[in-house]
Amino acid sequence: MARKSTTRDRLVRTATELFSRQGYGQTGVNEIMQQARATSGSFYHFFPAKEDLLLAVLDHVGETLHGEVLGPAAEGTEDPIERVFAVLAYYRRYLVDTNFALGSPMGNLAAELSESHPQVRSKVSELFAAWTAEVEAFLGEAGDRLPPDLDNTGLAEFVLSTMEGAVMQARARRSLAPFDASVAQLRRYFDLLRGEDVKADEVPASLVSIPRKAPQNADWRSW
Amino acid sequence: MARKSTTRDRLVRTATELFSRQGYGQTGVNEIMQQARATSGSFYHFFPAKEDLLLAVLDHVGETLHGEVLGPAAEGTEDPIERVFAVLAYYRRYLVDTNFALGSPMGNLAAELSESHPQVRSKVSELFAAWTAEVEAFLGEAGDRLPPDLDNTGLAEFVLSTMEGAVMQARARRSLAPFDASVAQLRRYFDLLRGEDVKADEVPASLVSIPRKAPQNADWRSW
DNA sequence: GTCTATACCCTGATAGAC
DNA sequence: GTCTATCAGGGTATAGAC
Repeated sequence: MARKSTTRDRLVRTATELFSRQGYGQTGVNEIMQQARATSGSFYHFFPAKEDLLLAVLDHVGETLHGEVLGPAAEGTEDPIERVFAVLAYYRRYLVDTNFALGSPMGNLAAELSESHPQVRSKVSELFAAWTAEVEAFLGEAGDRLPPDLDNTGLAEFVLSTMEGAVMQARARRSLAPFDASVAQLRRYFDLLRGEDVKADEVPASLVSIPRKAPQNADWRSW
Repeated sequence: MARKSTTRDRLVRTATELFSRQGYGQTGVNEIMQQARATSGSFYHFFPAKEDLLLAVLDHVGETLHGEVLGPAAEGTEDPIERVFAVLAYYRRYLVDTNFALGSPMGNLAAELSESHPQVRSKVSELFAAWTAEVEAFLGEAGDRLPPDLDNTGLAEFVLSTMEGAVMQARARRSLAPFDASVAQLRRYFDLLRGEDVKADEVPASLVSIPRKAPQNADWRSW
């Protein structure tokens, strides 16, 4: 496999960011070229049309998903259940690092293009399936720490719903509060599934609830 | 308050649908006018620019939210906790009725325009706040059936995350499975919070898990 | 309030030299 | 592979009669 052109890469990365920030339809080819320091000649040398760049972006997102999100979560965290929360922590950091300017690449493109671009819908569908499959694997590794009747596929889809919805709320509200609250509730659900929920009168209140306004650099492990 | 023009209304309703289907940037003024059977003269009589129609759409969504979603859920369902699931059932029906072609109006516009249109972000933020406030009120009415240490605001935000993420997945996958799975998990969470979870060996398996492929017209009360 | 006709700009895309 | 120059078309928005 030949080494990838740097210009092509810059175009794909730039487009990924711009699409996540302001959507596909609102992002002009000119804007992409400018920010990627490429000219029209280069652009159309690599991509016959804007839509082809879009498909390349989706491929790039797919690679990033495993390479930078799910893979590192698996390798960096031993406990399989904690891996789920490490994945969520990635998106939390993403929100903070981008100052809420970017949404989930999968989610944004899914919302905008699912109906009008069948190929995009299909690829996003696969991305969602890959995401949930990896999370489902984490859940499987948890073995008997979770109830035997639990639908691991469904729980993984629930985790994805939580993530996408939480990122969306955080972005619109420009606050981590709804994100942290969503993850805290999901944490409590996992605790209850494992029969390990703490009751309010057994421990200090400070340990059972997440403060409504967590500092932006708060350690996510407080979840 | 003067009676609203029918043409203006048609424009707003049509735009709401088109924006939810294919996004704001991908929807042309021409397309809106055609589908609403209005001409350029009418359009610009009511709205100085496309963006003003967008703001009107957001207002309309806000009215619909209470008038057609949260209000009916409150009036049509006695049990406050069931009201939460009645709200989710509304979105399920919405997905089915539109054959997955439309996403959540709030969510779609939030994802696409949060960064580029501050006014839109602000309005969507208020819509999210109104949505969660009403759901939070349902939770408050549940009284001591939920744990006293529970963060009702956070749980309401969690429910919204679930809804938005589940709608997004269902649309991209063109399947109710991820939506139903998400709601089933949320249901189980509520059951556990109330200390009423059923164990797999106490009841027939058919009652504790949702079939992966529920028929599209399945009664949502099976949740 | 609604109609037709039209201005005008910006967009995606092309051509052809280097 | 990259550059500059340029096009054709669709997009938003306007003018002015009715």
